[in-house]
Amino acid sequence: MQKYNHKIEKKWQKQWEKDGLYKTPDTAAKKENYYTLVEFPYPSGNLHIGHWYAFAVPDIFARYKRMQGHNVLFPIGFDAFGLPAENAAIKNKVDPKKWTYENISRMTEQLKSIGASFDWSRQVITSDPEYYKWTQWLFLQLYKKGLAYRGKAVVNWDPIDKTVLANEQVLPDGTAERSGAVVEKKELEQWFLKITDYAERLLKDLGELSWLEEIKQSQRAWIGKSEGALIKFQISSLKFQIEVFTTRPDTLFGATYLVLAPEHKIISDLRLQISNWNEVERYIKHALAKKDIDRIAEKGEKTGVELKGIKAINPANNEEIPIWVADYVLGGYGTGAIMAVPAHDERDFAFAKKNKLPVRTVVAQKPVTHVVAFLESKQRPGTFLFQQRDKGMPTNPGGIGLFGGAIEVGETIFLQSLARELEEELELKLGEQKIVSTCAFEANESDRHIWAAHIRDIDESSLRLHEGKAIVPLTLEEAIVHPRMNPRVKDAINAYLLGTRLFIGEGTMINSGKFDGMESEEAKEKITAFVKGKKETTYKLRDWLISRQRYWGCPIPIVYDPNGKAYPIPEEHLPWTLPTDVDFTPTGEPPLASSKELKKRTEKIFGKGWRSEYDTMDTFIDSSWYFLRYTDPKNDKEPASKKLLKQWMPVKRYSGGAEHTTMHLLYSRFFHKALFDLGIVTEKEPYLSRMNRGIILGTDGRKMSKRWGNVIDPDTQVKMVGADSVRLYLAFIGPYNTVGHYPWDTGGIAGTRRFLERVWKLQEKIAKTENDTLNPELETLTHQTIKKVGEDIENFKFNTAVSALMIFANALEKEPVILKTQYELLLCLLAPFAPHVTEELWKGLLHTSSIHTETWPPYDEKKMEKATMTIVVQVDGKVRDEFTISKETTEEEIKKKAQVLDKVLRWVEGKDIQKILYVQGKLVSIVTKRKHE
RNA sequence: GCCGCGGUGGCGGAAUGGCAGACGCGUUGGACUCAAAAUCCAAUGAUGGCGACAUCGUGAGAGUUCGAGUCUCUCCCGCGGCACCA
Repeated sequence: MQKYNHKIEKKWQKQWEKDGLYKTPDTAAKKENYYTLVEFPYPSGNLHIGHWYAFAVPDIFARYKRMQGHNVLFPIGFDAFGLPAENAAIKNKVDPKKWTYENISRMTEQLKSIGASFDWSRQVITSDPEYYKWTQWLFLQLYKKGLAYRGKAVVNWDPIDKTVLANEQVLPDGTAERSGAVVEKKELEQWFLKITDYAERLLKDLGELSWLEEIKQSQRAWIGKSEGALIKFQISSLKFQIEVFTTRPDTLFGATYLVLAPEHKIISDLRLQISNWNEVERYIKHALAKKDIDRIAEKGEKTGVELKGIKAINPANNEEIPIWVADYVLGGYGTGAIMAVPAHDERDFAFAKKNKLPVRTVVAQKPVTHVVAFLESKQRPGTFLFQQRDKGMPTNPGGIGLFGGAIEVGETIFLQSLARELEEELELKLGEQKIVSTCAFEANESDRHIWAAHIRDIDESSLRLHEGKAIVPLTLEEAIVHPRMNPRVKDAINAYLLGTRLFIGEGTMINSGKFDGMESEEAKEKITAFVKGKKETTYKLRDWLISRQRYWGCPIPIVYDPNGKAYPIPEEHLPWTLPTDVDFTPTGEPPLASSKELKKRTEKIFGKGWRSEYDTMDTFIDSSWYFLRYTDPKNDKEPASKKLLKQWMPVKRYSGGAEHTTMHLLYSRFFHKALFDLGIVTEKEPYLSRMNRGIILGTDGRKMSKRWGNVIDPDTQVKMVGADSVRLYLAFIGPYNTVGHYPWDTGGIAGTRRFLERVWKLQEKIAKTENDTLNPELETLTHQTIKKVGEDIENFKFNTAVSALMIFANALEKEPVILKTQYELLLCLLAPFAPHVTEELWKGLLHTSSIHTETWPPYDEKKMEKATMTIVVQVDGKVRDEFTISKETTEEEIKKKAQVLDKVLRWVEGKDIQKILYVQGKLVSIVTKRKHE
């Protein structure tokens, strides 16, 4: 037998390509179509190990689905437009197109070495005119539907390079990456897509998707729906009104001041009435000059200035309240003005505290009152017990500790009197026991364990221990200065003592006139109506700015007449090609403006004085529909035919990086929904399920980077151990369905190589004669393995699938002889992971067809089970022994048997058995009566 | 500051509330060898014990439970995201 040599991989890759093994037909007889997608790569130049992780591991899933009898679409392409090509063009004076397509051809070669089952004939490259023609066409459909519009937007402007910068090109200190200039803001007229029109549907339809909850959560947060009310505040003695948006109209009676964003237009209108105008103007100037960076740096420091000389009137109680301007209120959200309710909003609270503004509580928390009494122990004088009352605290079975009974108190009850009540009650119940001290505090329900938690390791002089519990007599005043007291309890006590505090939740209305006693949820609507406010829903989501002042992107198919009016370019002129005669030297104009060809072309078609749009599209548009094109990549009549879309869409499983959780996924969902409304696609949602993968780190546990010199080059690895070993290693490194960070381990990859060598050697053990006897234990394991490997692949838990294969192979190794069918089964299960070596071995067994056309072996649930079961015996929760017994044994017999085991007898001796629990087929738990104390 | 995720041996990780550490790496010992590599066999959470065995052990502290890595609460630490979103 020859030794395993991974040089066979090239041979099989060529053979598969020759046979068209992975060509995906639009339909296949008796096979259901199944579409699984991986985010397509940007052609950065070199395939790195992250690409392998992204493509080779989902390939296992695609191959598995194929063996299960599906007609699997597992396509690949390139997201080829983008900034790096343009940067290379500026830096090295190369043509972005040349740079991009050379990278594509190099990466294609490298991608083929993965041994992935891509159908290359369906490849999609977004910078091909055949592709971007349809990107433009789709844009025009959205435009005609009124979903694209022109508006003003601010960009990062580099005054030295005279160019627009991406956020990525702006360093954290606010200077430009390349030129070092201080980045400025510049307002430009740009194109937007109305994603906000779809906010509600994007939110609602998440419910139907089987995505991980955390991914859905991120999308929800990004959409950021909030329901509230618009309420108008009159400015006293003037005709002006300030409208605010609030999600808590129920707290209106607690609004003790208004805050305007520095951008708010009304401020300059009120200039003459503001007595400290100079100060205000200075503040606004300073605030508006602030960059995002400064705002982040000023974490928690909330600055602001009062507008002196004017007051607003709270429409709920007609109180005059001050008006402030502060940059913690944003101009671009809501109405740019808020009513500040410091008692019920964290930011308002912090601001009010700093500026000594009044705080008025209008929503009362349903308090849980803790009342603690300290008693001297009867049995052991000198030690203390504490009695505590609060909600839901059960009676302590261990004696005198805690006793239960919920006390719900309204905000008017005096805690001290409650404490006295408890004292009296305790005296009745406990007779002679002396109460040493009592204290009470309010806290919310979740604080109820703090008391017990915080007192464990206090200075011994201040406590005594009793039955493992420590007791600290504290008055409220002592409690708030106690070093070990939980800060939240401290706050609660503090707030109680001061009579003011912050409370964010829902509760009962107080200090709110006729609304007192109402639930805050109900009061939201009632108070809004009372002050004639308007119910309003807002979203954080903003419209999608798609204009880019760059060259290497899809041209926006728009022309302007001599008056600057915009017109869509008629379909027959698509693709509206990217000109090649452009100057990349920054001039302050977008690169396309420098093209003579584009100018000529535009004027020839539309007339003198007409000009083309010079901006190109955000590449997120290219990637918002590429998956549709895979279904029908050669179509020159439409983006993709509805027939083929119907056959393939929606994508059943989409895997990609966590960095695309919000933007890409949300944008493409929006795009797809808009196309659905236009009747271009057939499904409401593009992706049924989504998995985010983790990241491969360097051997030192840091992110791979040239800077650290810890970059693992996949080509070198493949040369050393072969693609199969690399694939298997990446599958084995950790679960693929969570965002983990996995350091590369050179020993680990040697391990997977070793495993494949052992599988290779196993062929020597195949029985030469037709001898059908099989170790029965091996049969059980066989069926377990088939089940386990299949289910794990289905759930993207490739690591445990590999582990199961190793266990199976280890078991085969222990046998002196194995059946050919056994070995073939192992090869089939391993085939999706290591396609080359399994094919070599399969063909070595004289099969004529490829192993990759085999069907996934079935398993028999009955054959998975053993005839016996192992029962673990616990005594008081600790495992003491185990025994193996026939499956037929009754519960009665098992319990009996468990009690007479030697080791069990040893632990039960001298104790009374209180009860015996039996968990079917697993364990017996014997609970003894605890010694009475 | 807010939101999300996580914390298990020397390392990557495994574990429907039921024997914590599967599988792999590493390490140690042994076999083979003149020797080394490769390969094979064995051991490998910590502590105590010659040993059978015992105790402790999943970031910390509490709670629920016959039983908690897993469920609840508080705290600490790490990672990721962010638009101070009213």
